[in-house]
Amino acid sequence: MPREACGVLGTEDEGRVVFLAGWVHRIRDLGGITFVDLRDQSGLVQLVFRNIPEAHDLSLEDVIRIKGTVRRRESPNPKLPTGEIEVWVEELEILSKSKALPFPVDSDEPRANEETRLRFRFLDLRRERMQRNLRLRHKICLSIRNYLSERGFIEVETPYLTRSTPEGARDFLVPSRLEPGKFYALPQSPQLFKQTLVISGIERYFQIVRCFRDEDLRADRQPEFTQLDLEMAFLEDPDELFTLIEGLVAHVFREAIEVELEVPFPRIPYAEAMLRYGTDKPDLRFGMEIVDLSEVFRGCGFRVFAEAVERGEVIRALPVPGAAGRSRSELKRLEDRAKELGLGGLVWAKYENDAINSPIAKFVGEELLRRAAEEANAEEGDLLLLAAGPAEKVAEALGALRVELARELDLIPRDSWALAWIVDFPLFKLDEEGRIASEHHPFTSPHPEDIPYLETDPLRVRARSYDLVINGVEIASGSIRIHRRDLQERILKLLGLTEEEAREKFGFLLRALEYGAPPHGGIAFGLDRLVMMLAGESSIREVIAFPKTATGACPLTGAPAEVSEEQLRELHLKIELGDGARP
RNA sequence: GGGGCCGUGGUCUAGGCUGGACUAGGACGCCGGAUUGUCACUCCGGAGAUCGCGGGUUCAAAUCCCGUCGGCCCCGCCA
Repeated sequence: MPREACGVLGTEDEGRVVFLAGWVHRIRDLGGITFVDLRDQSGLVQLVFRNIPEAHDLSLEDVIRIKGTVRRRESPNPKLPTGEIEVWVEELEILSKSKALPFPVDSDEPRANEETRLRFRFLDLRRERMQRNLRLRHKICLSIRNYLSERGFIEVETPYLTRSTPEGARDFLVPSRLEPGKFYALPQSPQLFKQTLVISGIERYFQIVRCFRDEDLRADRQPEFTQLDLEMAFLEDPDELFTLIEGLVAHVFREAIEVELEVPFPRIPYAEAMLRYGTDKPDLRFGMEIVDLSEVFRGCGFRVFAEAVERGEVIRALPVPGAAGRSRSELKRLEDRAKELGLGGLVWAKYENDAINSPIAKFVGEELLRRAAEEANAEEGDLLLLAAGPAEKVAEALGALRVELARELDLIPRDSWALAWIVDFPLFKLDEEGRIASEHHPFTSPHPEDIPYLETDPLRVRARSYDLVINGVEIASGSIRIHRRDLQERILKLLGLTEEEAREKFGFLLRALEYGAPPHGGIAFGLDRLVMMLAGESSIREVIAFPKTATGACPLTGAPAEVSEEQLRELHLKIELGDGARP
């Protein structure tokens, strides 16, 4: 007789003889009668043992198989889906014993530190919450595949052993045995391959694909992570993609967590996001919008502000609702935090009891502060935080304060979703050495109107790129690509690559662009982050079956590990440990 | 590369600031016993840690100092 799922048994099965198998989830041994909650993938059911002495020998997490009869319960358990019934066991077979557990697996909250959980990941994953997360991940992937497949997209795999490309993150390298001294690199993303596929006539490509970046880890960053990668031919207007992706995301939210999203999502130009929220990934679940008050304070009696405006710097204000009652020491703490964030200082103004209280009131007058409040939409009972300095620095610092204070004041509504497109990113930025670098990547198409400024004023050139932001988290990023070789070469030259370098690194793409490349564009989602958010988790490690620790190690397998001399010899490698490096 | 928090029986944790009755306490788990309607079963008894590791200060270190290893969070980094 085949075994059946235990978690779906109900009163309709009353009287049936069933064969069940699974793990011993809980044991309640009352002497003459023993209750065991049996767990399999489908859920739990209560087993009843009478006159079966072996039942007293069961341990948590033993794997057993039973034959029994479904009976209606004398006292049902409303907490269990199968709580109306129980199974009276007639035959018990212990398939596999379990040692005493390092931590309980019947708890939703992890009862061990993360390293222990990862070392015993096979047990940690038995916990219902982790099973739920992995199931949710599967559901999301399935709904993505169904949605895209129905719209003519096909999933194509691209190589993991590929060539190293300049720029971007550090590559993971794989030594070549057949070509001594040469290396493959694991892809940071399938960017060039997907563009090549579209040029190859795969007009609608997608892939749920692993990507590798050898950078330091974070709660939302792993060295290997998964992208939903997507590319379409004849995409010239980002709006076409936005509509498709809005449909996709709404579909995923509906299928995975039964949430109806409003479409279309707002579209916010990068410059506006930086001004109003101090970041290119604004959390729109709450207000507290930053306002530029440079003109209000131009020539005012507070010299620090007046001089900053003269220098071309900015004065900006962050309204903090209901925070006028803050104590001096709390305000001091805010100022210290502002300095940590790179500001010279922080000026506050309290709007309380129809009066204005601020250390700069005597310099600028109440009238000016009243105007500031009006512009910043600060009301009775609010606090206004004012900062002066270079636009970028002020934006970034106030943006950080905005999020921190909103959290602190509990202004972020729970179970709410705020999605938005950020558009019109600059094409270039300056790197640490002051050189021109891509903001997105070198294959991003410049905004057609701005192409004339490529050489003359590159930092002013807007890109046809876009990010999708959910609740203040960057969840997807993409662009319309360059599909003409001359423009692509121009951009690579601007980035400081010689023609020779360009041909060596990106030759295959440049060549492909010469043989009838359609206009195209696409987007890539951080799938782990998306699943994390939908699962309500705060680390992507909770939605990855076998993640790595902050040092890139895997406590389960012990990776990374040393290899044998023989392996090194075959790969023509010699290990030389420099200062500070340990074997 | 830098900053912060943490490391105590199998697991989670109290104690640490202010060193001495800490002979390191509790909970869960484990072992033995009792228990025929429990569902986080209950009750009785028991075993189990030289406090991550190394060094230092001190009459005395889980506690203070230095180093080191490991974990977590953040900055840098992540086209």
